[in-house]
Amino acid sequence: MPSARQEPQTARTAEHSTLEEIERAIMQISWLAQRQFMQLLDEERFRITLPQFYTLIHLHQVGEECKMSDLADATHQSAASLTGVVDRLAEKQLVERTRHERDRRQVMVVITTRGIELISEVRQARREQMQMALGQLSEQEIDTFMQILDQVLSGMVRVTERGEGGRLA
Amino acid sequence: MPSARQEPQTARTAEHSTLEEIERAIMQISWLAQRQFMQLLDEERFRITLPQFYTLIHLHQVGEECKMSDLADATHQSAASLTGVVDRLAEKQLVERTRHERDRRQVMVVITTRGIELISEVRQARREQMQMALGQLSEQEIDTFMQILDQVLSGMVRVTERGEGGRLA
DNA sequence: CTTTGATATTTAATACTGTTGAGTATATCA
DNA sequence: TGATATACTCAACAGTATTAAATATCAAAG
Repeated sequence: MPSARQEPQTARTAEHSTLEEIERAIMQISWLAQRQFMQLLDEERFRITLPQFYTLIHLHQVGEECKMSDLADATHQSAASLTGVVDRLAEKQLVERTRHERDRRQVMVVITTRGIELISEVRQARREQMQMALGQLSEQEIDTFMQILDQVLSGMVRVTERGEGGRLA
Repeated sequence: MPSARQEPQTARTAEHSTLEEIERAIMQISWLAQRQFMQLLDEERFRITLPQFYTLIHLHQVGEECKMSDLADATHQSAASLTGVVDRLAEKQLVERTRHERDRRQVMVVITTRGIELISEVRQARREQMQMALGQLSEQEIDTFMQILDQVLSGMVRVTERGEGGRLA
């Protein structure tokens, strides 16, 4: 029993249910998005899994070689899981493994040209789906949505960081 | 090379990048939400997995007994996967299996009282995280967010339905 | 009433990912 | 040198996704 049983009385009585609705909506969207994406990535032209793709994306964003442990943190996977994920990415020649020169314990990973190509192919395929999903929104709404998403995202990152601190410290 | 190389010229030039940003944001939020939720559900007091919980939620929403195949469709799992998921839910006595009386091929599933209790415990635990993630938003923004989420959700459902039609027809 | 075909679900085999705990290699510090 | 910490991998196990095949039941035709 770690938490506040009594909510702050800050005029949030009616909003309460909205908050739960949002929770539900986010859960459903996350679930659906993952399922759709999973199936897309499973097509013969890609044959990659979600953790693999997400890992690849991060390597692409970083742009340079990345330590295994940093990569695990950033993608929220355990080091043990990541070993297998990177194994399979390396088999498909989408990433390359090297050793850090000074500290030879560290394994560094970089995305290959082929990996970059795959990302852009996936993004292109995904774009159609997204246009269909967002087609009903006006430009105004899309902008608003984006801004709110950013705030939610940073809020969620805060939660994760707090949670990890509490769990792993 | 299956798709439209040339986007429609409908004044969507500047918005294009925003659409990709939204795609990225949704992907990240989905990923994070799933990870967070996964870890929450893995605590000793719950010891349940995401597909199990999502299945349970649907049974709760439906409120009455539900055919396996309908449940599989609604939760976007294959019938084969669902068999295992329901096996484990039944072991934990969170659901019960019965046979349809008239058509004895059909297996019906219902959520138990214990299952309902578990859902409300999870929701309570989850609420804290959500409040933290959404804490920065004003009530106005929360309402707007909710409305947009609804539209996005229905858009995504459309995509899924089209996709399934194309794949399974 | 039984054969045939469709439907509903389960099973089996395989791959991937998640968890935990132990193992290996390398670095660092005394 | 030896003890300890760090970075990663490995091994064992559970859960889920996929596919194809197996089982059980129904429904309809002869």
